[in-house]
Amino acid sequence: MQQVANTQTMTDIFNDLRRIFQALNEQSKQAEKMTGLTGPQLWAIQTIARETSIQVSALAGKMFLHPATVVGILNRLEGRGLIVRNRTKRDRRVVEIELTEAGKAFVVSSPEVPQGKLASGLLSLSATEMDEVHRSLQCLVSILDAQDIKPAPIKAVLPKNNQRS
Amino acid sequence: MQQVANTQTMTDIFNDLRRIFQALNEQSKQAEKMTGLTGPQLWAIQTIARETSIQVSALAGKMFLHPATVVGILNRLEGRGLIVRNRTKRDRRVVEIELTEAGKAFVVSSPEVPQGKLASGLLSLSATEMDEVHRSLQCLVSILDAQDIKPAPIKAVLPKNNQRS
DNA sequence: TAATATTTATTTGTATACAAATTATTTGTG
DNA sequence: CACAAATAATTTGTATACAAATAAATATTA
Repeated sequence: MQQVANTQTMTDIFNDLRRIFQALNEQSKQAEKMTGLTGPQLWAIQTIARETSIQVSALAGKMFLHPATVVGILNRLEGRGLIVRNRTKRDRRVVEIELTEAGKAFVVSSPEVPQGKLASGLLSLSATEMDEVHRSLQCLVSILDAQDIKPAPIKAVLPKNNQRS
Repeated sequence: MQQVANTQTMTDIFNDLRRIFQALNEQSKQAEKMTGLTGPQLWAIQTIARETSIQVSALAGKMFLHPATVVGILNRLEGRGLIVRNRTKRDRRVVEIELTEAGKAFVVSSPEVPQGKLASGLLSLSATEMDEVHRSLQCLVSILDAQDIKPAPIKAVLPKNNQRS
């Protein structure tokens, strides 16, 4: 009984997370319509803005993203003239990223970027409710940060991909 | 003061959500290593398995995904011979999706798919803790489901994309 | 010093994910 | 019946996101 109840709640939790994920994705699209930049792009220039200068791997770290992902985002921001890349003389492997004047102006003109529905919804909660949400998410984060469990590989029989006609 | 505290908690919440999404994404990769299918692909065949037969738009609905996204996932599953598509005679616009024998065997051979770290972590929580998590996520979902707020467009000045060299 | 290993960023390839446009079909209206 | 509107799936184009391979530079070790 207990087991069944827990399993059901767990399924609900998975679905909740999916819904939240979809919704945040939508917000990114909405942000794009309003500002011309996607959520991750805005997040990136705001993170850069707080540092005056930062290297790619450090930026990836602050954004919890893979460097390869950040490179793509930087390409688009550079294409729009909002950032510049400079290889340092000290160590020619590292690339320092800086905002251009246009980039700085952009950050100022969309201050903190209204994160949309979620932000305003959260701010309307009482401090108690907000803390409960925070605590619950922290709980999930700590579960996910926990040591790898490495369940035994199941590896069902699976035909190779034949391509579609 | 209150405002500052709330804003800080809100930032924390955003970061928590990002961490959770990254971690779930990783789990999808891990699931792929174990079963040969990605998280969304597993999710899809399991959803199909519960219905014996389902059309594309209905599947998209159940998965909270855009039909275009589901088409891509179905192409890959079809390429592996796990599903088949059939246009119905009744209405030749609709496509019915079914599992092949291989697909059914696959679903059975990885029953419910161990969702990994998050699942086992959640199951180790007390019922009370788990309910708190559930309630909090529901709170976020209902915020995000709420009527569109449509904040005034900010539309900062933004140069066109010049392409990268 | 020469060979090896490591580090930093980028490229390549694959898989989501969505909007907008398209195709084929069906339904509704004049 | 014919033409318009609506519907279902797909295609096209763009943007994440990551792993694995690569390139270039630096550090380490023999």
